[in-house]
Amino acid sequence: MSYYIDVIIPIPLQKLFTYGVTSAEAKFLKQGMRVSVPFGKSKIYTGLVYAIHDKAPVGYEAKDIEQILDEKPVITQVQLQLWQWIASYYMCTLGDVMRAALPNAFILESETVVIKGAKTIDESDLKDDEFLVYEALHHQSSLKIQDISGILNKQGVLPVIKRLIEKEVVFVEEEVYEKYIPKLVRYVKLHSEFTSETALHTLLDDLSRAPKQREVILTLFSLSAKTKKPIKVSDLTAESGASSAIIKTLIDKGILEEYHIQTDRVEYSGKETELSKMLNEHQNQALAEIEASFKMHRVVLLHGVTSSGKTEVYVKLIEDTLKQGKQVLYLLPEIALTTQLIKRLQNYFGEKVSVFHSKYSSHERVEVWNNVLNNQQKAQIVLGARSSVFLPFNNLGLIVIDEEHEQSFKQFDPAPRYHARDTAVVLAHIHGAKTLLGSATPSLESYFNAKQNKYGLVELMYRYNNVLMPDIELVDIKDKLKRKRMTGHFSDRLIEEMTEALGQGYQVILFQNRRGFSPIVECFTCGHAPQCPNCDVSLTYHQYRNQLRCHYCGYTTVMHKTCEACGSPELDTKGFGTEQIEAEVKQLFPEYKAARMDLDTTRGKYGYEKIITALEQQEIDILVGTQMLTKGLDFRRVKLVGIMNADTMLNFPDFRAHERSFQLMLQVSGRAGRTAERGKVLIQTYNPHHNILQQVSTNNYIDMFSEQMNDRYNFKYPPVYKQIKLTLKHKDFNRVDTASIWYAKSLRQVFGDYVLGPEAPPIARIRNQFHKNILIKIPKKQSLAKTKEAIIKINNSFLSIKDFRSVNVILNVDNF
DNA sequence: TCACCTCTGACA
DNA sequence: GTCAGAGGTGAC
Repeated sequence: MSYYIDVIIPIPLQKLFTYGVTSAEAKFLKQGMRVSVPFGKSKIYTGLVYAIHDKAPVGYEAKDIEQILDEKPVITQVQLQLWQWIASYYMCTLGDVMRAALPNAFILESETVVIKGAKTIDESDLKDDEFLVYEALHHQSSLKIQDISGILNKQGVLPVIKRLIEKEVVFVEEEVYEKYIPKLVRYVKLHSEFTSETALHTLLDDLSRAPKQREVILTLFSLSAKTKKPIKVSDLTAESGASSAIIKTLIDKGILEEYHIQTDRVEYSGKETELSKMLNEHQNQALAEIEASFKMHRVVLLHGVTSSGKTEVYVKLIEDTLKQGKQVLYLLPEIALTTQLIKRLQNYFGEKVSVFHSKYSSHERVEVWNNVLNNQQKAQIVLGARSSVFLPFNNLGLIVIDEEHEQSFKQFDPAPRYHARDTAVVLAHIHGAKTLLGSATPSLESYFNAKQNKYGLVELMYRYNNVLMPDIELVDIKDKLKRKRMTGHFSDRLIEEMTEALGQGYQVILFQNRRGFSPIVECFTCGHAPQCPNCDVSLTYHQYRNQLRCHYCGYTTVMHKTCEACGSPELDTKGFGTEQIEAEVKQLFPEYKAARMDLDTTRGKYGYEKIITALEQQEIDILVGTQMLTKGLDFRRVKLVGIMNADTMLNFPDFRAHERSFQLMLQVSGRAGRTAERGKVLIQTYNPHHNILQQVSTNNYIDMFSEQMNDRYNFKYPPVYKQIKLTLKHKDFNRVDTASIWYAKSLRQVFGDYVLGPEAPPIARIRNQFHKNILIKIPKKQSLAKTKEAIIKINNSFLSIKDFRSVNVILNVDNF
């Protein structure tokens, strides 16, 4: 009898692929193990075993697998169940999910390498580029395709290699690299030969003419006497001051013996575990309410104002879950995963906390993965960004989702376009675990779910230590402009308050949700504004590098002193970003230290931490930043927050603009006055009577909620209606145009007026691709599964039209 | 007429 | 995603 396995391949293909295995392999293999399989003409890919059976495929001959990669499954049944839910809910393939879910190091792919052949050849027979490759192989034994691309300075190098193979100058091989290499630490001990007293004395006598070596041996003794533990080579060199050459000599002589021990890269070496804080009466009440609510609901929303001490409540719940011997997942937006919060949790839970996010190297991620899979002590609590919902939990008891309203929980590109909050709720459901959502400004959909009694709702409206909510003042800049009370982008009120706060030794945060210096540079004479050659946007001026930059495709060019079109030297900048604010601050307050926090200044693994630490150490007086500022930072000395311009947020063309502005402004405001002194927030706006601004200034979430919900009902938006967005992309405008019209028409035949568009987005072209959007609104009572079925059907007929096939269609479920 | 480029579809 | 083969395009 022949055996077969169906595997998931990490490419966006709907199908599973069937390979042949021997009966012994079939017995050994289990669902969730990885195998390497030949795929396509020459490549080796990693496949994940989905099913093992004996039904021979019809219509083709199955290839055999190359190798089994795991001893036991790396993916659990529960995870596969979740993968399936994601693939069907977010309308993507299992391959897409696999690529997102597995740490990169688990997905091996073969790489073609070019190796010099045995045959020597007359160099004059080779063409220029062929010769270059031939030459390079004299210096290097093998070349990757990418290296050759680099040498020849062009993209399509395959024809060149093909010709070289024909001439038998080179041949190619497929190489598979093991991407994960465990970290080994080098240890040394004295060779067993010398452990006896007499042998040791002879040795030391022998070494009397090599004082450095003798010194090392003596140091080794004192170290092992002191610590009673194995001695690391690095400790020995540090302690004895000997060079690694001396140690190597000792090892070569057979006096010392070296050995390696595998260790984790991610290790916590902190102080003793701190006891969790006592809760105040409000927190205690909230805790009791959450626990009561968990009896009736699987999901509970904790609405707690900024500084109300939500984290302490989470800590108590986590403690409880750990006592039951269950794992905890603590989800946070990427940006909030700063050392501040990690440290706080580590103080309580010590080394039971593991951290998982994108700035971790792929090796570190594999280690966390394995620790979670094996239910290790050090992975009882996982603190992570959205991708940690994919970790192989086997005994999950609680998921905490902090800053639940954050839109960065939703992945936009590439597929799977999943929302980590919603995925986490499903994950918890599979595990029979509880989910706690926490936010000071809950998303409308979560609050709506709570109001519908789908989720439990607990409110915590008192700030810790009864600190007063900051005093929020709206400044009408239209009026200030009229009365000439503006200095640059600063109103007289803002300058007054800044002067006062700084004078008292407090810090100030200024918020402007746009980076760069100015988004538009325009010529005074001819009105020409430099545009991105690949996208339909004007280039943003970045002063510190004297560059014009496109924020959509990354295109950069130097900023010319004169207009490119007419040569006029008079250029005008319109709009403003963080850079310009920083420059103005430096002019207005030269005696204080200003810094800027945005994407440009926080690159690199520790870029972000550096600025935070500087602020904590009070090396910075004024911090200018984008929305990065809003995330869970706890600064003691910030008294004033200035929002430079509230209108750009409010006027953003999106149905969530108002909700988001409200959340953003309240979150930034929460940075002010987190201790004794009452904080102050100044919001500059052209339209101080805007409802959202009124609601922000009175911190009235309920009003905001009911007003926005009204709009959502009237205009059929989420959370009242479900929503799926289709984006069609192609480099030929006419083709997307006709394709999108066809697509929308077909959708309308099924869904009628619930289909909107096609419509060109505000930026119609990005990276030389024209975009068109179609929106489908789905009433609550309409079956989501049926809707998706219908869309897939239409999509299939779309793909069968030859002219449309090259148009890229992106399906985005819950595109908000 | 040929070298080179882009498009298209299959991949088990 | 990768790659071969098809079909189209420009240069000699």
